[in-house]
Amino acid sequence: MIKVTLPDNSVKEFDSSVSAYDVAMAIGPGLAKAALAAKVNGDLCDITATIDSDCNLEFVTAKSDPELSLELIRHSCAHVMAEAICRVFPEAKLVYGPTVENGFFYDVDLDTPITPDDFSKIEGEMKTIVKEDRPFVRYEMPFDQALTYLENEGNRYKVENAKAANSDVISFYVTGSRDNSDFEDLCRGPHIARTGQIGAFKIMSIAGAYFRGDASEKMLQRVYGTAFADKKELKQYLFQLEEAKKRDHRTIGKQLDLFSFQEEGPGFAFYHPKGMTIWNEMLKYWREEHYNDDYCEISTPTMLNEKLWHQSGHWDNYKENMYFVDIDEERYAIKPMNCPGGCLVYKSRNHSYRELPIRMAELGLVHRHEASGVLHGLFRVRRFTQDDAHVFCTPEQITDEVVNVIDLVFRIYKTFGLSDVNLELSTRPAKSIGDDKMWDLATDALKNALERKGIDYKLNPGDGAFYGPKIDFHVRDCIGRSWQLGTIQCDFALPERFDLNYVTNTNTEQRPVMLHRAILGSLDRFFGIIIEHFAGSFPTWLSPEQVRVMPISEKTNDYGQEVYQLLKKAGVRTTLDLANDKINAKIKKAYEQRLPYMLILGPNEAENNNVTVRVRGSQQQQTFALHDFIQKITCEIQSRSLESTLNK
RNA sequence: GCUGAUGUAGCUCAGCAGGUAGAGCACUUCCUUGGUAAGGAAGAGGUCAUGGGUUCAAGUCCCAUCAUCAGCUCCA
Repeated sequence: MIKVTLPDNSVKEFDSSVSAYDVAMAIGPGLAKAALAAKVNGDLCDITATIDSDCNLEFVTAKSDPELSLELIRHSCAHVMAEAICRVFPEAKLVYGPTVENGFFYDVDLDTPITPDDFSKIEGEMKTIVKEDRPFVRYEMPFDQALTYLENEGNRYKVENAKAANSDVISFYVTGSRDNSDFEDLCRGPHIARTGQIGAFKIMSIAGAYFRGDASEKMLQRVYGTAFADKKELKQYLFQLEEAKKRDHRTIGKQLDLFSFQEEGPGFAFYHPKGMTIWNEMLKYWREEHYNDDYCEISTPTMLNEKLWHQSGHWDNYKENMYFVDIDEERYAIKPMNCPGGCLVYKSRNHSYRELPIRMAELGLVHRHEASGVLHGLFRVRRFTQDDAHVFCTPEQITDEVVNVIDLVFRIYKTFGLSDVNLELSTRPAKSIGDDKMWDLATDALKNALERKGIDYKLNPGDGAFYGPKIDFHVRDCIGRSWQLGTIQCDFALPERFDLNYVTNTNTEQRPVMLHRAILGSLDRFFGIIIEHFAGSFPTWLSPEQVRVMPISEKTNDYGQEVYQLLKKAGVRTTLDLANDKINAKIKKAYEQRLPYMLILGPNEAENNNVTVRVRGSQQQQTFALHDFIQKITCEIQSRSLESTLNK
């Protein structure tokens, strides 16, 4: 909770997740004429906003809060861009121009498409506007008057925006002066004081977007831009974008020959030998962890009679995304989820309360017909493997089971170097099945598990699935992007639909609770994520090639063979580079393939039974006795270390 | 699915005023036997995404389809 003390000593409270911008917005318009200095939590002044007579936040004080100042620069820059677009395309109708994470956009309704060739023209106009250093001036109108004003303008989007503002007074911002008929826009503000305070900007891209995100509405043109306090920061941001591009798993997947996509199967990944090596290492580890946690593993068919999907409810809710095949007068569905198969396995015989909980894991291959426009490398595909598991247990066992899964999740993520994990608990939505008692019981069980683990979590009221509450795991990678990976979901629907039972100690039949859980989610997507997380430089245990043996000339090829065979025998994935290349070229190639270890072998090494090692990421080299090296690297692989342990 | 852009050798890309296709890397062969980020030479490799159309002539212009990319919408 953040307490902001206003000059009249009244206190306003804000949620601690509120941004400085939100605080400024909340206290600003009501005190339009007064210069305002807000104290936060008594003495703390890190959020200090001064608001001038135009309700603009003073730039001087905003400097003490870079986040706030950046927001204002970007929002103001959106106005400048809108004006520039109108100069280049006078028939353009403005819609809406907010800030977003790394910049801002403005939606415009315009029949001629804006192309990247137009960017420089628009940027040129923007430059002029910034140079003119015009002030942002606020004026207000009563709602009714504003509505008429906007209707006369003939821009229905602005009319609807004003209605959506739901306020008695509508504010406008003029870039300059009303007397000069300068550019103005419906806007709640605030802005920086003058256009000249925009340090550096760039138009980034153009894309389509529906008005209000509604696919039945007209498609508008969305022009993305970004702005910074100075040119240096803009340059740095553009550099970071380039770096992120280099990590793109689609690019690295091609460079390292891990996987491919073919025209014959849009959304269906082809895994190449090196990709499969990583895949199999991932699964080997995954199975070890699940064995330790007393899971059993099952496998259920990819295709099952359509009737099953009517019973499970998928046909009603999910058929648009399912593939079907007709065989012998019968219609089969390719499974989009594994749960019904799991239910059939459970139901194949009677169960006693003594068996519960039953933890049934399945690396299930599912197919979903995703819309063509959403496909994205391994992140969004039409065929993928889920690391699914279904836990059948009594209501009393939910908490223990959830605690168990949470521990497993954290253990597995950590092994992949993912330790920044956030949890979210989603509760009963408006449309749902099951009675209140079950919902309360399950939701409390999930909460108890989180509390027992002492984990902070975010609550998403009403965001659960219609069949039960859930916990989601969000993971941040090494460049700060967040991914939803794991999930634990209570399900009241399927046990009912499939009439699942167990026999109690009083010899009566009872419905088990079914927990769905996934840890990595889609293995395909997880593969993509770790490619980007490691930027292709996988830890040794995951690397498709762990060591490359590189003799300096043909004279040491024999020794190279010997070293290669010994490493292979020790279970190390090794390749031998006997190409007619100089050592420089061999090093370059191994570097490009992100080899964790290069062994450089010449007459010196051959004579002493040594290896000279270059570790990835370093240009230093070290010489080890061959057997020492083999011992060290096998240790590193077995411990699944994230870093090289050669010197430990 | 929608809007826009793109599609030329295995990869990265050039060619564009319409006149029957080019580079670097990779690949093959030969020379070179070289100690830390590309040694040299020669060679092979393309119905320019697919299908129509305009034209004496289309990789180049037009239309459709497919795929990819960006964004939107979607992701019980």
